[in-house]
Amino acid sequence: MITIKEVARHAGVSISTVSYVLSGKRSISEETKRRVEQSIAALGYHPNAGARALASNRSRVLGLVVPLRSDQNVPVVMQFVSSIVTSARDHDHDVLLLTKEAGPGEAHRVTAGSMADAIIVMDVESADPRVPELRTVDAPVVLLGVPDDHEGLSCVDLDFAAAGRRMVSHLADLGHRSIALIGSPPAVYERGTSYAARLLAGFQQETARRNMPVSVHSCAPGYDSVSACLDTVLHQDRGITGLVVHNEAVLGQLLLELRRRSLDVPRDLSVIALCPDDVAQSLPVPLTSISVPARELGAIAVQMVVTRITQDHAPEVRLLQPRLTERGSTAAR
Amino acid sequence: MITIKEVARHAGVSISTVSYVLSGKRSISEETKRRVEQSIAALGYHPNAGARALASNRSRVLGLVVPLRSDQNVPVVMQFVSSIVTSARDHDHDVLLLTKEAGPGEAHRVTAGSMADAIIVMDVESADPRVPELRTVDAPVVLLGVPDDHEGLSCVDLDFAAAGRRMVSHLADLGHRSIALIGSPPAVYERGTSYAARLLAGFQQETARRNMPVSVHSCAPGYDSVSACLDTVLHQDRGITGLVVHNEAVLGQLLLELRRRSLDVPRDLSVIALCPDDVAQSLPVPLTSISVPARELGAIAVQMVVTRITQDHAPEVRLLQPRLTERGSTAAR
DNA sequence: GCAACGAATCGAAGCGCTTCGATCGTGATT
DNA sequence: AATCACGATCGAAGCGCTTCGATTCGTTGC
Repeated sequence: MITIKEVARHAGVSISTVSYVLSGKRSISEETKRRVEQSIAALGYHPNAGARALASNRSRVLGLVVPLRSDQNVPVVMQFVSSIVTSARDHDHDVLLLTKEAGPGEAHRVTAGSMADAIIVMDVESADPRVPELRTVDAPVVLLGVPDDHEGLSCVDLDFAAAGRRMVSHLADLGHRSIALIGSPPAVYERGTSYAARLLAGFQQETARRNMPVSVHSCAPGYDSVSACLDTVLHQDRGITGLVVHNEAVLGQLLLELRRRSLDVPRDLSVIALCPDDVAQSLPVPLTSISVPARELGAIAVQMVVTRITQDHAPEVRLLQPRLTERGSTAAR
Repeated sequence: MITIKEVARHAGVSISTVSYVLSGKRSISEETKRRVEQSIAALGYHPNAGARALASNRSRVLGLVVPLRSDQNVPVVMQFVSSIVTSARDHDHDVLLLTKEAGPGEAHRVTAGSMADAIIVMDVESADPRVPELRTVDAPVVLLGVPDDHEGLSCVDLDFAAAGRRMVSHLADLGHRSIALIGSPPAVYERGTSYAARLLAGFQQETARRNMPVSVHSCAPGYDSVSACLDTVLHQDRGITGLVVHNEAVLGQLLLELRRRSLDVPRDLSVIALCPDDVAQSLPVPLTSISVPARELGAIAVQMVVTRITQDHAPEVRLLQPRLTERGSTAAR
């Protein structure tokens, strides 16, 4: 193993000088810096992470709590993870994988043992049982998702309420007067997933403000359940001309089912969804949608948490404003 | 921060005694052990990972190279990751996330810097460009997937050739004489994904052995492409009575399309697939299938790599034998 | 009764790094 | 000419742990 000592000898300087070249915390002459860097390259030196962590009291590692249940939303989870790892590397940090299943205490274990300098928690729910414990973690914590009681914790998320309002406005501005929300599967609401509830709230708020009749439906995935749900929507409320869909898993089946009923999108029915852009694009009918900006959210979470490792910062909730992309699945009426 | 020193004082013993209680590397009297353990619990002591790594020259971390492109197979990737993290924890290790995209050199960086003691690489392809570099990594490496040239490297995978043969036998034993393989999207073959090629080889080998006519089709995902593919299969080769499908993404659409054409499974056509069990179960027609045993593969990979951290072991290729589960989508003819 | 032994424990020497003075020129300021 | 400030560098003191002798003491064997 090549150590800093050998680099120092090779470059003809002291150990501390090499360290300062690496960290840039003191000024070093150009000449010396060059020599040291050459030695580092020549010897193929990699600083020992353990020694560095021990001496500096910083591991340069972020703990990431990932939901590893095989959920509907796996691709989105992946996007988050990917963006977090990339951003972390940009900030010169690595990412340690913690599973939600492994239970709480994990966040505590890795921070208390200085394996990680901070924690990012994905997929946080309204009444997330992990929240109380996370408050006691003695390291910066950032949540992806906003629990009901987020006192003292930093959170990042899409503004789902705004997204709900925005989708209603979009349809209303096109002249639709009667619209329905096809929401997430019942299980999602029961789990108390905060984003589902917040979107619903935004949806109801905006429809109320505009005096529009509403109908809201929870829809489980599966070929038959979608069809049944559509029956209810279309028969229970005649005159529905617009569909707001917050349920990725069901989009494909929904569109096929509409086609089967000879209902044209957007001629007979306008459809707008909240889903990842690539999903919206690759459906049989490309959908006008609001996307979950996973990459941005991940990058922000990393940036927030890394900032808080070195500097004190008040807890903060950041809600990204929704962005709507038109793809022709909604039309004026 | 609570250190071993404080635990030692609290328990009235020396630092080394505490260390030996923790590691069990020397005998300690029951009485002392108990006192130390009580002190650890009372103080909430967590050993400092950096110090431990520095002194013992082992980080107790596994580097995991994950493909983070948003692929078809994301749920399977998740299953692997989940099982690897769980198994790693069972072996008292943590998992550091490395992305395939971040390029090679990452495996080298983390092992050279003693951030990780070993590397597991997921989603290895036939002519994987990372393989040569991985050979030079000075730490145990285990690949999930078998590259063409795996000289000197340990690999774990499903025996896809056996799976191909097995699916053919299953249909043949039921009396089917003319069957077709609906394979992965062209992109997968072009990428040289080794498992696709190996399954195809097994399929061809067994059909040849049994003198069965074969027809092989690559099928891209997408509602129209599936339909077109089915046209080719059913018209080009009349008399096809069995379908072997190695293409998760397409299964749902395929079954719907068959239903649309009033072809009953298994009455008119037997279908057998290679896909995760939960997919096979939740399709409109539950499919007889061979599953990718992600959990087992992950656990084996971890076990292999952890073993090799402390002991020398020759490189080894382990191929798991396929297991077939009947779900009634194949029938005698 | 004494050497020999093993179990239980301790002290101290690192592991490779960061960081805090301290030192030494050199040029600018008085 | 004496002083000061500053840039560049070095030496040494840890960071918290593991591990290798060394030490102590109660047993055992002869």
